Amino acid sequence: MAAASRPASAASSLPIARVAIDSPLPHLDRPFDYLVPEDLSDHIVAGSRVRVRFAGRLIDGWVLERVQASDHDGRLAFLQRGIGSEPVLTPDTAVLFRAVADRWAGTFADVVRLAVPPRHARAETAVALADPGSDRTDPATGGTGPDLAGWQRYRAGSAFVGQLERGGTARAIWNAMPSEDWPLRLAELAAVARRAGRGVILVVPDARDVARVDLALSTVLPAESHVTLSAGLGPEARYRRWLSVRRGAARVVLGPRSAVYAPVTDLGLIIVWDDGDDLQAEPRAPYAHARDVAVLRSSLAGTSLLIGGFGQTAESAMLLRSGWARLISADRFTLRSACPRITAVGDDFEIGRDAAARSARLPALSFRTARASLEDGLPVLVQVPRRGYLPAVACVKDRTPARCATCNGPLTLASAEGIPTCRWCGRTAGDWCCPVCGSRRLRAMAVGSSRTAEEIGRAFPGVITRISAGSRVLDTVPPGPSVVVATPGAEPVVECGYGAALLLDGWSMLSRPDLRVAEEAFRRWANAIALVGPSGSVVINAHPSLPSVQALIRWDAAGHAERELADRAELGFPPVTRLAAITGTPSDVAEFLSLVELPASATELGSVPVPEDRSEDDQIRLLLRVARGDGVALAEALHAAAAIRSARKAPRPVRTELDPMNLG
DNA sequence: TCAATCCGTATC
DNA sequence: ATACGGATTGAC
Repeated sequence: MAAASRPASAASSLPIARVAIDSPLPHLDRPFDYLVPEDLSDHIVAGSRVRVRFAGRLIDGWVLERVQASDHDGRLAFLQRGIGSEPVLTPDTAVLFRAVADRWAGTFADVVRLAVPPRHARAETAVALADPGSDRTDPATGGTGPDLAGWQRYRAGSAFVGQLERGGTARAIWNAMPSEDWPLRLAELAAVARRAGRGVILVVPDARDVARVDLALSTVLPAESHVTLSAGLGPEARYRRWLSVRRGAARVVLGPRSAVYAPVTDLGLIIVWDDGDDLQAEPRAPYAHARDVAVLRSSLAGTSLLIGGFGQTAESAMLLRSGWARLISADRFTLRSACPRITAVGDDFEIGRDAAARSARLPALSFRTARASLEDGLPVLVQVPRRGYLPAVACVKDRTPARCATCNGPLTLASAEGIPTCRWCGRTAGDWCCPVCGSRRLRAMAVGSSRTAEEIGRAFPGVITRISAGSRVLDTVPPGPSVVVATPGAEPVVECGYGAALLLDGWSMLSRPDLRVAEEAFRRWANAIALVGPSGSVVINAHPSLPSVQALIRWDAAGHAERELADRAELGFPPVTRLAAITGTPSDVAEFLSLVELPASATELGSVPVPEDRSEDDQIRLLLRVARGDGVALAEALHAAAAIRSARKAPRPVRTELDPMNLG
């Protein structure tokens, strides 16, 4: 791909390339027409990366299409050169990226940056071109199919699989049963879609889940036919794998949230596992949630979609309520055979007479349950919401939270005899005294994973105790009697399941200042319970009358999510409405707001200061609400306002998020 | 009346 | 960034 030295003439056929510019400026987020030099014509196709002269400087761009004529009035410039030989956009993904940019009030370039890994020239020449006929010889498309008995245990499970087998379109929310081998179930769906000749995307929250599903895929698909895309690979491997997808060599793609954008050939099925995990929310502009992108892509491309998990989000409930998706769940009878016994004990629990149980702050039932499991030779999972030793301490007299004198961060204790240390800046505060009453003594307001492990170790002397939390997460633990203390999301998997799980400090799980607390508590509890075998027992340390606890005991994720959805409707929050959060300095936000032509249904919900630890200067966050149907108009108006500001060269862009995960 | 200069805007 | 057009200014 040599640079054109002063192009003599434009290509004789389709001489115009419509180019999207790689610029973050919203007012430049539209196509610009360039003449294609005759000698580059063969290499410049829709989807090609190109370099163009734009406003006097060279800039990267992507060719959206080749056309015969331009409607631009002025003189057209020639394309400077092509970059590499690879069309990185497909007709499918180009439409998707534009739709995502539009829906979340972002720019096309921002979405491409998330979706297309940086080019690596060596990888580009190394990856073999896929044989276009390879699909027919792919072993995945022949032979006997996977055993699908696992899906027959679910209502509507067989119907969903059958639809995939026929190459049809089906959309479902899947409430998995406890101890379900979900990686295998998802791999089976991928295999079915492959047998129907279609490509598949599987999106999971994190690297551990990628590893588990990867293993399951290997049991049902030939090795070369699936590929994992994760950021931890390094630039060359990352680009090479992505290219093997782009070129059609790999038709099943597995990865964390950005895998939802993968350029899979003849995509037929998108799977999103555990959409309630915050890792599914993209922290980079335009802040689109992987589940929502999957829904959008499924609509645009007419593919099947499965959103699965042990919990269920209000967003999924909304897809069910509108009839867009069907529920796949087990009936009461099937559930009974899969569910461990789940009991809740609230604050008024019977304190154990046993001194060991008392010192481990375990209710008598929890203690007995754990002991029974250990006696059966099975491991016990202990879920603790917080990591560390004593992650929150306060004045022993008036319970004023202990804070750092320098940065106002929360103080923690790393051991029983330790000095209070700031969680934010790491400074020690040996001379702390209560700002209200002057007392120098601290009490624990929350007990973390390592202190819990210490206490449990005392309660069960001689039993191996392991901790999985923070930066030291265990993927698996060996079967056999042991106690595993883990924070939510860090629970290790154990072959054949845990014999028991103790879910401690439920009050802490339900007292976080977050719109989604109940949904998140249910999800965290359910994910832990799912690791317990059918004959095991679970004790939740939360009041049994709480709706989330009730739903959990019934293993009724859909009912819980419906209730959440009703609450959101009452409060006027997404997904029932559409919300925008505008973040910036107070004057920037005010200026921005004055430029937005809001839809008629728009309401200002007021603004809150952004917490100091999350931004440099003083910023505020303004919330706007519109009716769900005005979501498109709102995004358009926000994009237009951002365009005006960027055209005026406003020094600091304001940040706009649609339907943000966290409101606080 | 015309050239020099300034400002805002578009950038193909 | 840079180029362009329209408006503004100032000197003849």
